[in-house]
Amino acid sequence: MPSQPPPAATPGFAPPLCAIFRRFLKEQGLKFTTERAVILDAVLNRAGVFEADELIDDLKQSHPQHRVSKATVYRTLKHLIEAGIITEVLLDSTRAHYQLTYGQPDVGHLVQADGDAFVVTEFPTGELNDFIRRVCDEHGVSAVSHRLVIYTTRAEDA
Amino acid sequence: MPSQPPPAATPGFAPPLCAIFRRFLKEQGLKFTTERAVILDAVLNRAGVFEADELIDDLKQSHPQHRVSKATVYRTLKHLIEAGIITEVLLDSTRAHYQLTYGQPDVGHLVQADGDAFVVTEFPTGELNDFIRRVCDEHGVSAVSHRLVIYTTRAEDA
DNA sequence: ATCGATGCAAAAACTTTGCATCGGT
DNA sequence: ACCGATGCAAAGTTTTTGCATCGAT
Repeated sequence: MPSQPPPAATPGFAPPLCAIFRRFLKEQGLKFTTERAVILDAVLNRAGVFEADELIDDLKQSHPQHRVSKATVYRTLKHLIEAGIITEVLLDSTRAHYQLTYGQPDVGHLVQADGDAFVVTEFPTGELNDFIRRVCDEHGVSAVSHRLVIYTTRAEDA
Repeated sequence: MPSQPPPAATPGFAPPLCAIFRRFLKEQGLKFTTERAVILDAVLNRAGVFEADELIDDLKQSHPQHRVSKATVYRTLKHLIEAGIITEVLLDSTRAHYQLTYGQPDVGHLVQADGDAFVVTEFPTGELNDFIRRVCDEHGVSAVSHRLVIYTTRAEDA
């Protein structure tokens, strides 16, 4: 649940997320540490959906000089969500998945189970905005975010 | 991930789910035990989304004569999902939620966080079927199921 | 009588937390 | 110098599993 709504998309151009994160942290009286910089960097180098464990592995590889603990990764992921930079994506109930969403267009996820892993494909959900707005209006609420996940099989298996 | 697609909706009339579950179990070479009957009964008496723990509590109240272990509840929930009777609903990453979906029209979930609990309201998503079919066609897959969750705040808080 | 199902308690997987120390500001 | 952040390991949650026994077919 992000505290600030993510701003409009800026396609084809990476916004200065590091500066955005710094500003967020300052506003909250929190510090911009080396660990947080390194974690944000790893997040930005991830395409699509990722898990905490994958990020931790990435950090071991990309920043071997600076070991970051698991606890710090989890703590920082929470701040990144609060800052509106990443979003939790719920694909299954056994672990959390995350995705960079700041400045990105809304996407849904097509999921194909592949043993215990997933093949996840994104698709745009901009067309759904009217529908979502209508549903929220009918219930007297405003949408903060939404998630559409479609579980699939290859067409021939159905 | 249900192994059989749920059949068409039968509004206003409860289908003989017990018989359906028995048939499913027999087909799989599994047994219809007292515990499974009691658990299905508790599921049918639950409106909307529920958690495993809530079901376990319900069982203590409604069937005090027949204690059912936590392990059996989890094992049976899996079978009910396989049978296409209930579906996992993913609202947050800390625990699984379930819902009776056999013979029910497709619904999405409007979620309002309320501390560590959720207020969940359902809404019909029949209108989305064309969109979903189109997305799947473009990717050469068929939809097995889908979930739309809208996270909200009261309109005035936005 | 067979073979799956149950209960219990232990294990597993993921995430959070307490505490002493480190390091931004 | 202050006060938040980190790392570690321990604790917490939810869900799963091993094993001896029970019970449906």
